[in-house]
Amino acid sequence: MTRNEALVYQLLSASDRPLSAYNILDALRDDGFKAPLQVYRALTKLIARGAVHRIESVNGFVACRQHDCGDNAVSIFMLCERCERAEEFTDAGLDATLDSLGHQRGFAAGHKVIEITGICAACLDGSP
Amino acid sequence: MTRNEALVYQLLSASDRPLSAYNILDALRDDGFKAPLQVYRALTKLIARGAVHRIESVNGFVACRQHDCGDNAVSIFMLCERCERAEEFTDAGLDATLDSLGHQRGFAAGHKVIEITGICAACLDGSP
DNA sequence: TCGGCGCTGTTATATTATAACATTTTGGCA
DNA sequence: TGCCAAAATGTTATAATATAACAGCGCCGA
Repeated sequence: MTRNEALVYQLLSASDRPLSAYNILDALRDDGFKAPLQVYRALTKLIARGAVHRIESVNGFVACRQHDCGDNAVSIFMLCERCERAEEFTDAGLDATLDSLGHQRGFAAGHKVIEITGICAACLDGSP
Repeated sequence: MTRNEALVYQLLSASDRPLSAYNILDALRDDGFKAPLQVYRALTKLIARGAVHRIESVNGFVACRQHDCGDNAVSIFMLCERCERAEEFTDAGLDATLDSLGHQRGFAAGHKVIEITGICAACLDGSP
């Protein structure tokens, strides 16, 4: 892992919510980051390796919390609208279901995006 | 449905693939569209009504092909990387599964995004 | 040594989306 | 009909997200 990738990865790992590329850029200015490409290039490689996931719904990025994401089923994200935290988990059955739905239609499934927005348990608890 | 909404909706209905907001703007210049907001405002209302869906993976928009999307389960999109067409369908079981996964974690699910990229049947057939 | 390849830096620009405010249209209702 | 209020529209400007293009650096193997 190169220096830039390590910096981006550490930052995402330390964050409890998705960060945008420009959030990352701002956070890493003290480490010498000056241009968006430095962030995007690191993200591209980290994502290819499965160390980071892109959250399409919020144009943000999170460090993978699964141990061996590449070998596992699709990642499912629950995104809290209130606290903005993202919770990642996998479900092999769901992954298989999607593959099957695709197969029924002759569709060769590649990357899958599953994102659910709503209110997380902690925010439901604390709400009036 | 207002004039602008109708124009956007007709355009999307006539397209066999997702269009970006700026694709739509360009296509509707002859109809008097001049600024992105005209497109985004129409899209916002059409989406709220369930007549149009946003495809997060490609920052694009499609007309809903289901008859009564609002009453139905989550929409699942299969996006062909080769021909760029989007196929929409629903699966009540999958919707229930996601609600259940959320419920297990105390998460109140709202909007769900399910998008699968890959190669569609037509493109697989025609490939060498 | 040197030659290539991957990583980096930098500037510029493309793409996607919204803010702010003025104006016009629409639809209910006295 | 005439008027108001709400909704819709138009317009300019700008914010947020993402990529192109090209130059330079550094490491490592032949």
